[in-house]
Amino acid sequence: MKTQRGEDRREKILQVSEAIILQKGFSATSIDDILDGAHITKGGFFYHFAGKGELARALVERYLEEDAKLFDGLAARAAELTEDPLQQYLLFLNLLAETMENLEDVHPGCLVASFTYESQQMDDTVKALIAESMLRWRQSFRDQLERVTAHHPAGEEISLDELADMLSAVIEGGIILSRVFRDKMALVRLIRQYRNYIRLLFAGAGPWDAR
Amino acid sequence: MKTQRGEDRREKILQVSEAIILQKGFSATSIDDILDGAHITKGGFFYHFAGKGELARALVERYLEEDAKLFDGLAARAAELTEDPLQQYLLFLNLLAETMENLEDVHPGCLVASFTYESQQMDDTVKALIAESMLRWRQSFRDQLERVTAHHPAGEEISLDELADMLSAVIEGGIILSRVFRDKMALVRLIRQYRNYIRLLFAGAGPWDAR
DNA sequence: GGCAATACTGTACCGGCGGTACAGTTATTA
DNA sequence: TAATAACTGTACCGCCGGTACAGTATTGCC
Repeated sequence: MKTQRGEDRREKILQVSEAIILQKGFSATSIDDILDGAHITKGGFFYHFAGKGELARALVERYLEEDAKLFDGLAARAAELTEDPLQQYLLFLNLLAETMENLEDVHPGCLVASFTYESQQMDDTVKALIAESMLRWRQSFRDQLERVTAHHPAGEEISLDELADMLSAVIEGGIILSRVFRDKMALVRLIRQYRNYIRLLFAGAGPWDAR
Repeated sequence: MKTQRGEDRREKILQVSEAIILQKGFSATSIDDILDGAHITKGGFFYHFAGKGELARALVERYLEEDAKLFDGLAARAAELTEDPLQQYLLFLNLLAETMENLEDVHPGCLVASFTYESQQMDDTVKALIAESMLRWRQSFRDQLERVTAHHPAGEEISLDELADMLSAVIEGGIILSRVFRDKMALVRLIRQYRNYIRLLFAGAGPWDAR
C-alpha cells in the first residue's frame, strides 16, 4: 500500500543525492546536504532509506535502469532509421554524441565512476551492481557490433568485447575530460572519434560520408 | 636547512595517502588512516602539511611530476629505438601498454580522476593543477602526433588535439574498467585498441605488422 | 660536543556527522 | 471514517576528523 506522494519524494531524494554526490563524492555528501536539497527532514529520509549505505544501493540500481533505458532508446531509434547494421551503430553513436551535446551544461558525471573511486566505502552489493552495470553496457554495444560483423566483415580480426568496452572507456574518460576542461564538447568529440574508428574498421578508409 | 629524514617521511606520507585515497576517496580517507600506514603521529603529519587541503595540493603536484616523467621516459625510449615518427608513437603506445601489463596488480587508479569526482572538496589551486595535468598530457601526445603528420599525411582530416585527448580518455576510462572488472588487462587491451586506431589512420589498413 | 633548527610526540579539545528514538501530525487510500 | 502511510520535529549519543600546542627527540653544522 504505497502512495504516489511517497514514491515521488523518494525519487526526489534520489535525484538530489545523485547530483550532490557527483559533485562532492559519496563520503563528503552528508545526509543534511541531501535534506536541504530534497526539502525533507531527517526522519523523512530515514523513513525511506535505512541509512546511507542503502541510499547508495538504491542510487546505483536507479542509475543502472535509467542508463540502460537511454542506450536502448538510442539504439532503437537508430534501428528505425536505417536497415544496415553498421549504419545503425554509426547512427547510434551520432545520436549519443548529440544527446551529450544537447545537455544544458557539462555532463554531470557517471555514478559508476564516482563509486569506483570510493569503492572501499561500498558494500559488496553495490560493487556487484557496478560490475553488472558495466557488463550491461558491454553487452548492449556488443550486440550491435555482432550484427555489424554479420554483414560487414572487418578488414582485420578484432575483439568485439574490446570494441564495446572501448566505448564505455571513451565515455567514462570523456566525462572526466569534460569536467576537467569544463567543456561538454570534449565528450562529444571523443565519441565521434570512436565512431570514426568504427567506420575505419568496418567501412574501410572510404569517403568521409554517411555522417 | 632540511633533513633527509624529514623529506623521506614526508614522501612516505604522500605515498601512503595516495594509495589509500585511490581506494577510499579523498573525503573518506581519515588522517588517522594515513598515520597508521605512514607510522607517524598526528602532530608529525601536521608538521609537514597544514591540513588535508594542503596534502591534496602536494599529492597532485607530485602526481603531475611523476606522470610526466613516466610519459616522457617512454617517449624517449621509443625515439631511441626507431626513426620514423609514426613507429615511434606506435612503439610508445606499446611500451605504455606493457608498463600497465607489468603492474603487479590492477592499476591503482588516477588521482586526477579521483579528485575530479570530488572536485567540490578541492580548492581552486588543486583544480588548476588538475587541469594543468590534463593539458600536459595533451601536449605530450600532441607533440608526438605532430611529428607523425609531418611524415605521414593521414588519409583524412583529423584533429590532433582530439586524438591526443582520446588517449587520455582511453587511459582514464580503461583504469575505471580495470578496477570494476578487477582485470589489469582491460586497460592494456584498450590502449592497444587506441593504437590500432592510430595505425589505421596513418598507416592505412595495411598488414597487421609492426607491432 | 654543543647548539640551533628541524622534526617530531602526546595529549587535549571541539564541532559535526551518522545514526537512533520516538511522540506527534498530516496525507492517502480502502 | 478508520487504518495505514508518510512524514515532521526534537532531542540525543558516540565517534571521529580536524586543530592546537606544549614538550621532546633528532639532525646538521661549526
